[in-house]
Amino acid sequence: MTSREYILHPAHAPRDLHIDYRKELNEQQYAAVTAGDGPMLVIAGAGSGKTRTLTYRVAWLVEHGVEPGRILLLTFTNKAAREMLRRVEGLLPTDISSIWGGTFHHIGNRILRRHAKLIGYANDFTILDREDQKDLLDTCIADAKIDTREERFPKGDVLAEIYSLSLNTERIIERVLAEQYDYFAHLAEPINKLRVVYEQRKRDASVMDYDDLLVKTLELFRMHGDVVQRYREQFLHVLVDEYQDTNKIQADLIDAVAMLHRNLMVVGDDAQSIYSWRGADYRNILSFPERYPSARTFKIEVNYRSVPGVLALANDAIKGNVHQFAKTLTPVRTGGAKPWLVACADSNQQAQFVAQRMLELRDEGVALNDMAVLYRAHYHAMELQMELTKRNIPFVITSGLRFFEQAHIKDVACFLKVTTNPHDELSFQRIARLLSGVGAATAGKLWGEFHSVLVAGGKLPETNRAVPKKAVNDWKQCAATLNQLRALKPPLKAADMVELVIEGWYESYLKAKYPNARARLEDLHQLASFGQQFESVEEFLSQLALLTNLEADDASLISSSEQEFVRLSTVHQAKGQEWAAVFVIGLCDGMFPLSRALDGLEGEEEERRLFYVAVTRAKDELYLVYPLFRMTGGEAGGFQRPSRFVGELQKQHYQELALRYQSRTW
DNA sequence: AGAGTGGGCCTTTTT
DNA sequence: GGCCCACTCT
Repeated sequence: MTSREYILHPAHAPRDLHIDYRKELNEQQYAAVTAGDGPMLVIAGAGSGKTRTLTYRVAWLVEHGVEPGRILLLTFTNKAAREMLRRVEGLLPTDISSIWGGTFHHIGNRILRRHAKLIGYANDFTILDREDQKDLLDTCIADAKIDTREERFPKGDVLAEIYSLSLNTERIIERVLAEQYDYFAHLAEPINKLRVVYEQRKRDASVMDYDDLLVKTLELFRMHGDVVQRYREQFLHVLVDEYQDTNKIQADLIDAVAMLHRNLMVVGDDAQSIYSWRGADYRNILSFPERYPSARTFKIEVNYRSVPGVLALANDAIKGNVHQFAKTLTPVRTGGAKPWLVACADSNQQAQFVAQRMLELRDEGVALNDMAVLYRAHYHAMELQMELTKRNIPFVITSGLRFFEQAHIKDVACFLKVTTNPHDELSFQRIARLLSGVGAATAGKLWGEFHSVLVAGGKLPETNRAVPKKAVNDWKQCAATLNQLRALKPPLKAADMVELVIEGWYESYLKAKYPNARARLEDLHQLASFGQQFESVEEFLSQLALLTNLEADDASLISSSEQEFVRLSTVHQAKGQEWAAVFVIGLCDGMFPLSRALDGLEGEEEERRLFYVAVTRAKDELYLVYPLFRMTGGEAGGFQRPSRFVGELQKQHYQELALRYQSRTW
């Protein structure tokens, strides 16, 4: 162990520790947690206590005199950040709220709020979510007078994807098109031109999209040596979670900020890298030892989660991959059964089997909450959903249902955005389009009519010739609300503003538009109370944009019932989770691996990693289920072959059950 | 210019 | 089963 920390902070001797690290960690975890300075790569296998290692490392640093404010902890999701900080808090009596912990985007946002002026942005910029970005790009396409009929031109959402990939992987558009969108390769020139237009539009409206939060931070760092130097000095220790999912720009940001002290600990599992399709590059983790030649590598391979049978199958499943750090998970647990491989006649029988087995498991004492069904794509679970409904088995689907992305939440947020950022054309137009008889064209006209008034801080007229007849009444109330908001004296309180919007015109709009207006209104009141914890409206709005994926069970906003549910989830969304009993369904070739995902050399390896993630979610029981015949799916229907990943498994690792000829007699 | 209606299609998703 | 797109009517 080096002693550099002690030289920096001589007041702290490692004597009065609150945590008995030796006792609470296993040998491998202990080595990583208590390692000294310098770059470190921690390869943490599934279920090996990765989060534990990271949280104890943070605690260890703090206990050894590192000021919390000098620690930077980067994660991919808000959930992971919150979880980790909460756990560190529980370990120590120290106040650790000054730790810089959060997602890459959060940290970028935090830095840019301070220095945006240096790169030609106001500090009160607003953040576009994916939908806003798509809308703005659609507007750009329309304004550029591109004939989208003559020739197929990518829509806003596709363009967003292309630009995003280009930025996040630091490849030029031409290369992204060639490698991933070859059918648009001939459109490189207009796509590049449009990107410039889009950039300018964002600047004019003083808005940033998600990618900007990373790109502009890096740009700031590259252009302003004094700024980056300040953060380099500040962050004595940088820790990164899920490093296998970083993309190029994130890796660059990490490198930029960790360059001075070089106390960089990256934690991840290359075998669980499943996001390459959105720019993640697992080579970041594979090449870490070369990029940081002095880096030490720690492997954590003791698995606490699964019974040996499940683990043996998992180890076998990933063997087919060439590009990986070799590792073998060793079980702590004993006993348990071998996984089952279940052949069903078709998807209906597959659904019946899963439902039936779930009921049996419940009778055996397994809680519904401790069971999950995993699949490659949501539509693979259609029959299952019907079957569960038929049998009254309660289930929840982990899906894109996101609280803050619902229309009514975003509508109300736009009122606040326009108030704090009068340049925000997009938010203004969204409000305008809520008025009956106003579509994209009229909304643009109204912006032209009113934006100078907004920017000048004047009062919006309640009547104007540009307002169509149908919208006259709506506009009157809407403008009144906006004027009221704009007349508020600082300090602005987000909660009050939200209530004001509801009281104004929005409530009547909601009631007319949605059958479930009552529930949505309830959401809005909860949004208001959520806003109370924020000091400023800007901060509140940033959180809204960045917290899109608030999980139902940790959102205080969403009323949670005590009822138990079986969980249905894609494998992607199951990452990091565990259940006593796991069913992986649709395991036939073409569905899993999904044939569409197989183009490209690396496609199959990523699908195999996905399979590995799926099987390593199981604690006690694992069922690999596949239909032999598929009715749905057009030309992909018909007789199916079992997944190649199943075929690769040694038979000794599973027991077989064939249901095909004996329907309903298991 | 908007709103309403029927046909084809469907990977995965965080910020 | 549901969403998006294109087409048609007002």
